[in-house]
Amino acid sequence: MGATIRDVARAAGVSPSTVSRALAGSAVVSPATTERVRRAAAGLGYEPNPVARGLITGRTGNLGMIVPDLANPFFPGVVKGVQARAREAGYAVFVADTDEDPLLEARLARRLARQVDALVLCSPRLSEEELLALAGDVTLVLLNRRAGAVPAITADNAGGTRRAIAHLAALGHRRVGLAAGPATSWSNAERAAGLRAAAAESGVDLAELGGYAPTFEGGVAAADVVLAAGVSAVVAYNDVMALGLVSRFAARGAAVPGRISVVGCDDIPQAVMATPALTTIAVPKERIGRAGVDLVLSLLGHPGASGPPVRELDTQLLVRGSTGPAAATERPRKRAHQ
Amino acid sequence: MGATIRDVARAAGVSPSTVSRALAGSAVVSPATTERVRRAAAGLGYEPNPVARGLITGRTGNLGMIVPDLANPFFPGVVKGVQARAREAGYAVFVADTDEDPLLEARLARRLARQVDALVLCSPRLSEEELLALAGDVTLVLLNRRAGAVPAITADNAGGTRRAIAHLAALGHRRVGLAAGPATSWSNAERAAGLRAAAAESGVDLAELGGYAPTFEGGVAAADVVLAAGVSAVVAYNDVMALGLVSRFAARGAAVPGRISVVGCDDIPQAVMATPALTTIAVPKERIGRAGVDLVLSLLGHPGASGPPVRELDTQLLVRGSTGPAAATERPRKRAHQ
DNA sequence: ACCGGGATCACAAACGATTGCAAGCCTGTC
DNA sequence: GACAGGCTTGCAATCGTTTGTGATCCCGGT
Repeated sequence: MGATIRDVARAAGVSPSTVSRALAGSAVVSPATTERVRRAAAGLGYEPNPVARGLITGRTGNLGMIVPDLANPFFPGVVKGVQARAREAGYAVFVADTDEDPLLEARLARRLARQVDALVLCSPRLSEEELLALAGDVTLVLLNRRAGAVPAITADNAGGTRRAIAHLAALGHRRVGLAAGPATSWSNAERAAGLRAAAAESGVDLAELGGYAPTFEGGVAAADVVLAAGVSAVVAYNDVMALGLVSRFAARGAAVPGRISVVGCDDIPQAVMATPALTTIAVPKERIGRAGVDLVLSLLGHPGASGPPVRELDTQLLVRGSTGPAAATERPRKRAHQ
Repeated sequence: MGATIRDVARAAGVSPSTVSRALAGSAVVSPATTERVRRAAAGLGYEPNPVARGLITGRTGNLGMIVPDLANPFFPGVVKGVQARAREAGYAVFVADTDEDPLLEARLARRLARQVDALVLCSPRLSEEELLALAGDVTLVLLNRRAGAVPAITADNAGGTRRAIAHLAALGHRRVGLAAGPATSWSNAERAAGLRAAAAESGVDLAELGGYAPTFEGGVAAADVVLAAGVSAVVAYNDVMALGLVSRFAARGAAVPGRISVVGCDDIPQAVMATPALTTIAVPKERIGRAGVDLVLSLLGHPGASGPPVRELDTQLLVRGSTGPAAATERPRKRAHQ
């Protein structure tokens, strides 16, 4: 189909090697020849075949990215950050979705590994051992996950949850629930731990409920359990679940934030669109993506790109309409343990 | 890093070509040798390098998919359909997002073209000429778009809009607005045309407003213009815009559906989560994706896969809470033209 | 004993690019 | 006028795999 380097060479009256050098901008080829080659290449619409080039150079110029679920609005945010930064650096990004399936994640990772220069795994559901094994075979960067010494970008979940608890405590909440996400999620464990620590510090009673699917339906499913747990506020594993909680609360006639306050996590676009707007622990999605690519670049030995192998980005508590003062009549009915 | 075919050949005491044939299951190599090669390959953890193989066979075993905006909840639905069907057929899918930029779309398409066996373009923003040119260079399937004889899967926009208008007319609406999407969008043109035709048939007055960005903000921006257009109902280019409309209507004190009815398009997950739940023209997102891959497979000459080069899938009107009877006091104030 | 022929396998040429090395030309200086 | 040396350019090997073609071996038939 497309023109090959030989066609260009013939058209320009030079050898293929000269074409290669001219197009690569090598200084050893004369300006006149370079121009002639450029013109010939443009005339034929020639573009170097990336797979042929990749075969000899060992680099493909593209990055692989794997996410658990593109339908979860959190991930497109990260993807966009990755794509934007990668584009700036001349890399193309191949995204794959695993439907939250660890097995599929492993297969996709191995499949992608040979076709990309590096792999960016966002919130991987894989076990730590598998992650470490994978890191041995391919340049790997983790997003929202730590595993041994594998380069990673994470968000300050501990700080975020601490601020959320402080916010709720200041509003008079003495007992708050946690609608936890999937057990295989590292972020979930992090957030739960942060919440536990912060609650203990602030003298707040924490009821851990879960783990639910990190979806709207998961939030809906959690809502009734939350209402029965005798809490005046609930922190959801993520915004999508929080939205599910709010929806079910409305159906049950439990006013938000009158009867119960809701705090989400991530700050997805829908959080501010909802009514009431969702108070949430904002995670810098795009920045995580960009930082991940920066890390990849430094790992790949790019000039001008370097930094620590693991970075933690700040989170932010965005106080919006879904949190308010604890109802005066509210008092714990029973203690829930897990 | 990984073992090459030569390593396996040496280990098995045969030539590389025999290894290739043995692993491919060719009948010309003896069962004994095949077994020996198999064992050697397994021992070395050998896996054929896909890029080297791709160089000579011309097939890579992966599909490229390009979407305008992954953050628009419509697209992940289609992506999931594509990935699911592709996976069944043994193909991997590389997804790229163009941020609604036609220029970027063209560049990404050309970049991907050489690394995949076929390209699936979802709602491409490219001009028809560029699309046709691209179709000449690579196996191409269009989703939500027609361009000449390029194989394509679309939804029955005309039928959907007709049902929407019939629904609104039955509710007593005599004048409805259209909050149009981007002018570069083929679906937008299709839906506008369908709406025009259906409105004319039903004796409904149509006010075409637009084109807005197909985003929540676009819907918000359209809302005030819609309210000023003297309509009792509005059909939005898509659900995301419809959500923006509803949000701004609420802020302006215009009750939905009391003062104004809203119809969306696509049936994204958020449509049913919103309050009121969104009446919408449901587009079968996953099915479009799957059908697109089926088309690719038949184009690639896969056995057992074939069908017409263009297919139109059914749409469905989902009546939910955002549409209701026209207010009795409502009457046109002025006619808007475009 | 010789030969035809099927069954196996090895050799080598691709695929399209990059890159070390050698060869060519030109110019300047002795 | 010859030679040294710098600047350009071409040759050929290479990346890891597939695949057409030819070589080898062995067996049975005549």
